[in-house]
Amino acid sequence: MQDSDISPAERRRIRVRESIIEAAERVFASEGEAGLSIRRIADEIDYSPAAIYKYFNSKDDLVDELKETFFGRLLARMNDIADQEAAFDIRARRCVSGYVRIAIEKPHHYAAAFSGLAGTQDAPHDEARSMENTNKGRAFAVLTDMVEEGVACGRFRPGLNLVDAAKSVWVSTHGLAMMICHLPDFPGSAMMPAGLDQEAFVEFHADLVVRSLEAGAGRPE
Amino acid sequence: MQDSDISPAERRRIRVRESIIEAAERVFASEGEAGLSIRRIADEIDYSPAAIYKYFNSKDDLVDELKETFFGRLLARMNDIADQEAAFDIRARRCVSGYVRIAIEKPHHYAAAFSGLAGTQDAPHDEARSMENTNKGRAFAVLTDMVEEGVACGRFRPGLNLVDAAKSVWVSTHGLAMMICHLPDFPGSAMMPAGLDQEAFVEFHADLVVRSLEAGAGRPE
DNA sequence: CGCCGGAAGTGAACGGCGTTCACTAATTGA
DNA sequence: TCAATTAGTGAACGCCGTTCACTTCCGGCG
Repeated sequence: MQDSDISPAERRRIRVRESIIEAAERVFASEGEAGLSIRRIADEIDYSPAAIYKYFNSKDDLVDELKETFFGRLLARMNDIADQEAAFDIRARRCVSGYVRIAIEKPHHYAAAFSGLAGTQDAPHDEARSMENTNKGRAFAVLTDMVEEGVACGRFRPGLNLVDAAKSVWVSTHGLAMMICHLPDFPGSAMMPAGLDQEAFVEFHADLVVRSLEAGAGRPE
Repeated sequence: MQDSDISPAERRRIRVRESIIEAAERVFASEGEAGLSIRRIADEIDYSPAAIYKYFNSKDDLVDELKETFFGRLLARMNDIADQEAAFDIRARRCVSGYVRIAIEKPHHYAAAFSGLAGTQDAPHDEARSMENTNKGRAFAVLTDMVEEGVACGRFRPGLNLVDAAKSVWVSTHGLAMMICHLPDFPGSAMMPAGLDQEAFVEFHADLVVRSLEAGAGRPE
């Protein structure tokens, strides 16, 4: 029942492995992907750089694990919001603002998690794996469900393509998250100081995003 | 009147400088920021790596120049759209889709242009310079003007904060642009093949973004 | 014309990076 | 206890951005 079914050697191995990802996480959170190097991690845990390759095949593999953990946190947050007992509008807006808040908390993680290049299409982009087996995919599914509920309960326009609508919501939310991660470059810097202005704007944007799907008399179709 | 008021030496210098940024542009467009190295540029133009430092203080300076040129193109495109003679709704949507199209054409440029880290606040973020003196700032101003026009002509809800509304529009647009730059990671891959689905989705998203500002009976305030 | 000062251009080096590999030291199972 | 597997290492390779002493070239001036 307890973890006595694994050998002491295995337990040691797990401890070292965790110390590596902990050190990586620490450096990553404070200095971003740029400041993260194998040698730096090795320094941090008093091992040689080569030792790390006994636990990870490459730096990319290590970073991928950090990202997946991050998406796990994001998914948990999204599920929390979706499961809240509140009016649909409120939950919908919270999906946006809650998502963005994660990016505010860990900007380096968020920015890095979405910095995969578009050029190489080596991976055949396995649809099933992407949507069902990754935390990112599951987080997206929360959005899709939310849109579906909005249409079902009449708050959103009927006839909306659920997937496209969810994509659009995600894209708009992602844009704000990214913008906040890269703040210094943003024009119209009223929200620069990362204070109340920022929070107010997040709510404002969340409202607009939800609004874009709402049934309204303005343009019925 | 012609460029005879500059010495041949200066002309030579300009030619070499341009050959550097041309080579950089070439590499950058095809392989992205990751594939761009001083040594690679030097190879491309048959100079030594050290020579480049006679023309640029650092790689960052060089890349910044590429980015500013890119923002120049983006600004030109935005101005073109804003100056078109078409119904407001159409121009508004085209602002979004036209912006995104630039990211589709030069994804590496677009992604790199917005990859500044948020951590260091060494620059005091000079508001005036950011908004008036950079192509990025001017491109943003086009959006603000568009929102202003929408409110003035009654298509958009009255009382909208122009800057915040323009920010929200930009953020939503930026999100789509970024998403397309980083395509392989996007869940719900119906738009993966970069074909018609993508274009249709861009239009769909543009419509939603504009909709979010429209006056409608749904939620009057 | 010849000379000289400054600019253009270079090769070698520095420190840092990810990664590999032959090697040693430790642990474990028989 | 001994052999075999594993953990860990130091040195190296080939990249990277950047610097610097050095040569080579060219334009202006006497």
